[in-house]
Amino acid sequence: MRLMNDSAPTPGMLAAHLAAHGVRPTAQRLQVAALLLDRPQHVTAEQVLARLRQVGSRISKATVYNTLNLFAARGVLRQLVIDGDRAWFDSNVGPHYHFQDTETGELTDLPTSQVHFENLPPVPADMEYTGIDLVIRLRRRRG
Amino acid sequence: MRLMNDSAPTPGMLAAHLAAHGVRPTAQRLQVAALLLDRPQHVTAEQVLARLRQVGSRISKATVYNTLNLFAARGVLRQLVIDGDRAWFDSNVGPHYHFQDTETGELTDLPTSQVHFENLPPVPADMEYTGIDLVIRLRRRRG
DNA sequence: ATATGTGCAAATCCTTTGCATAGAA
DNA sequence: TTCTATGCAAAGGATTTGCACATAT
Repeated sequence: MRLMNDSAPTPGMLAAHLAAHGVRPTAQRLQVAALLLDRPQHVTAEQVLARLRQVGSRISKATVYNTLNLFAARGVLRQLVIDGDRAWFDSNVGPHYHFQDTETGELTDLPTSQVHFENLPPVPADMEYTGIDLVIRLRRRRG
Repeated sequence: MRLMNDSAPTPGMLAAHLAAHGVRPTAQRLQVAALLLDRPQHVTAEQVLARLRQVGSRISKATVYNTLNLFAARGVLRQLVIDGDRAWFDSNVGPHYHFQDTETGELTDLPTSQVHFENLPPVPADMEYTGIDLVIRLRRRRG
């Protein structure tokens, strides 16, 4: 399955993608998937609601939250903790890190290939990694 | 100024420390400073309120928030974004990263000396770093 | 005096929840 | 039918705010 590579995914491709993650492809879920899975992007629940309403959807705020949380739980999206204000969802679920412009809040992907960790301490024998979150915060230079 | 090294800081040391950061040492601020600056620790506003009340303080919730935010803005504390649920404040303001036990929420410091970044992409000419936040999430191995 | 800090309650913002209706298996 | 999803409004929880009173300069 290759999404986000060529042209916009077809409804059939999206439905198959959701099904592959154990998510029933309802009309609203397909709307959210179509919005987010055609390219890597970072969105908030409010943005998803606004953009779908803008293109004629009658999806509710509760369903947006339900859907984003379900997608994140099933690996269709990745939930990010960037600031304490609101949750961000990333349609790029592959391993990568983030730059954040601290003035605008804007997020940019940072490929893992551009970071190497060395000397990482060993994890205790009874523990295991569940994720590594790296956020490099930047701002426009004062001048 | 060396806090958090030997025995508990004296009120005079704490007042000087706050003053050095441009913070007027009021009674409530000294209570918060005394609680947090004697050792490196990670706390929430609710925890600060509860612990101070427990030792007889009549500090209010609003003042706890005001104080923690002021301390973070002036560099007396560092605010952490660990989960979307609540803000964490770290009395270790030196450069370091964090482990998080995803099941208990517990945070542990990870010295920067134990991590080396390589290949970090150059920052655009008109931008500058404001911080690097690294959270390595762990959980007890299923067994 | 004048500016700053504190405490209380109310307000705010994001997110979740309860429940009735609608839709799918 | 029986289970699951949706939508609305209300509830929930963390944080901020307005304002009167207290404290410091």
